[in-house]
Amino acid sequence: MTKYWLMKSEPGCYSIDNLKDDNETNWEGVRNFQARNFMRDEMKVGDFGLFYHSNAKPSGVYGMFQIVKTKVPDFTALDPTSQYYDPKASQENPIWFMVDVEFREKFQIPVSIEILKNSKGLENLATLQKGSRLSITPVSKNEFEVIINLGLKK
DNA sequence: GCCAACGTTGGC
DNA sequence: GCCAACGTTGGC
Repeated sequence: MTKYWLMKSEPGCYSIDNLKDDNETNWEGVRNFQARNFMRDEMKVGDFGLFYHSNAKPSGVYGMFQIVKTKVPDFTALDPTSQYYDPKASQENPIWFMVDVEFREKFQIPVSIEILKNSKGLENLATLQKGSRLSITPVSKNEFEVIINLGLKK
């Protein structure tokens, strides 16, 4: 059963253009247990992800990717020079996991948070709910299709 | 840069 | 195991 996800990144940190250039990347640096659990326990190869830029102008969905590898230990947690270093992590117990994602689409015009808020069918989108800060959230198939249609609209 | 909302930490 | 203090996120 294919699932759908919305995954946030600050474009100054890693953007849709970086992914387009790299084609494939590790989604490293997630240090929130709920988000980790989604990646570790629920994501499957072939799932679709919406690439959301936060703290952006404008914030919103900028493109789409697919999950190509799951349950990858996040090596940045073991690297003392990394901003994502976690002294509690070890080879035996990595604590943090990531997935590998592969570029699919960059939207000509981003689907901004403004558009998301005003689109029928997205009233319950997790990332629009008050106080929602989670960097990885599930998206329903219908929500995914609404956003893709907005993004790929000519 | 502000600040509301949330997650995490650590003393007890 | 409670909860106050602190740190972070992210829209505005």
